[in-house]
Amino acid sequence: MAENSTGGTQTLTERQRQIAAAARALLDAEGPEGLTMRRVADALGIKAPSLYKHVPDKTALELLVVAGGFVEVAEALEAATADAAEPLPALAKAYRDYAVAHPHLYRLMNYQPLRRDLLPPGLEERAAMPLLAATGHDGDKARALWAFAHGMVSLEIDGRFPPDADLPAAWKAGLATFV
Amino acid sequence: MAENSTGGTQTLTERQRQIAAAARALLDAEGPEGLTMRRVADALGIKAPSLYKHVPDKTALELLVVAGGFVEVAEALEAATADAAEPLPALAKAYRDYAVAHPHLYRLMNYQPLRRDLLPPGLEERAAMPLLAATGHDGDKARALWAFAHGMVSLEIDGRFPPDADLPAAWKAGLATFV
DNA sequence: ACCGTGAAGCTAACAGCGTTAGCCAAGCGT
DNA sequence: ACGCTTGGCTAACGCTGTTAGCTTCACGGT
Repeated sequence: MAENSTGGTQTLTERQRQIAAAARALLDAEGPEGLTMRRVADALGIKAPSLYKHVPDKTALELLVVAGGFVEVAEALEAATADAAEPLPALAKAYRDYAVAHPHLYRLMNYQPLRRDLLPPGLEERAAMPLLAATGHDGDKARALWAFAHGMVSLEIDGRFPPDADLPAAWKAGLATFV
Repeated sequence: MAENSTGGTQTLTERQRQIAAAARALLDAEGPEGLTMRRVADALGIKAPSLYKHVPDKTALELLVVAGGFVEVAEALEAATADAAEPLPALAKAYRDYAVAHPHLYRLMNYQPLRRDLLPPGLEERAAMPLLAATGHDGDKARALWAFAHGMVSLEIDGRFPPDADLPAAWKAGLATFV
């Protein structure tokens, strides 16, 4: 079978896909506390040490989930902006919708340094394309837009805004610079 | 002695201050992996179970550190904007300087939902004052500015921007909307 | 001066986590 | 038929946060 790698240029084995799916389901349902090796193994009907025949360690397992998330985000942003008359608000909405629907995955993907060495190349670049397109391919504006969107969704999913905060108005205020 | 609380309206005991300082030093020096109950106790010359006479659990211990960080951030933002001809860029620089100098603390403070029930009241409000002042007390703009700054520093300290990214230009592009 | 109480330390232990070592069975290729 | 590879297993390890119960010391009250 394929070398015991995860997410590199090699394709995943069927078991690795099953592991990623089980891990993803636990993360979505229960957050990081639910994502343990024993829980993932239970979901697959095997014991935790058996996972190590398919992934080198827990970090690699998490990165299987992260890689899937990057693909999903890129697809969501691409779909949102494909035919949009105003791609910027459509992109912002799609970005927020994804994070709000998958807060635990969003945190796993975006709240730590990224092990690029253990992820397929091109994931970040693909996810960045819609932001570049929405800002007229201005790299500085695209990065600023990314930072703003990341900040808005992080603070929202972490419940950091006051309860009475008018988020649509804050989004509008912040996006004004990018129109 | 004071009730066995942490960070509530009661003042901290001397031992709790020592625990917070030891925890903070370990976090700054070694990141979250260095911040264990055994390591904190070692730094104080006692055993880990002894800590539970002073803090109810590890979360409470971490919140001692978080509370201290909020005070420091507020002080840094206040100092930066007190006499500034242009408070907005001064505020942004102070915010970034703090996060870049204390990335592990910044993550502990800002990368998760906040246990407000276990923190002294007013910490967030005080830290928000300079942002309100810098945006002409426009709540929507202040929140958007906060999101942008949080996004910029998070992506920077997590090494998420491409290595060749012009961060000053991205800061400038993003702040344009708030001038 | 003595006694009781409270505080703060200790040891031993527990439960759960990620991970390793070594064994076994099944399937496949020669 | 045999050897090798794969993928499961059990037992165990080390580390983590935390609890239970014991001991010692200091302080206050009588």
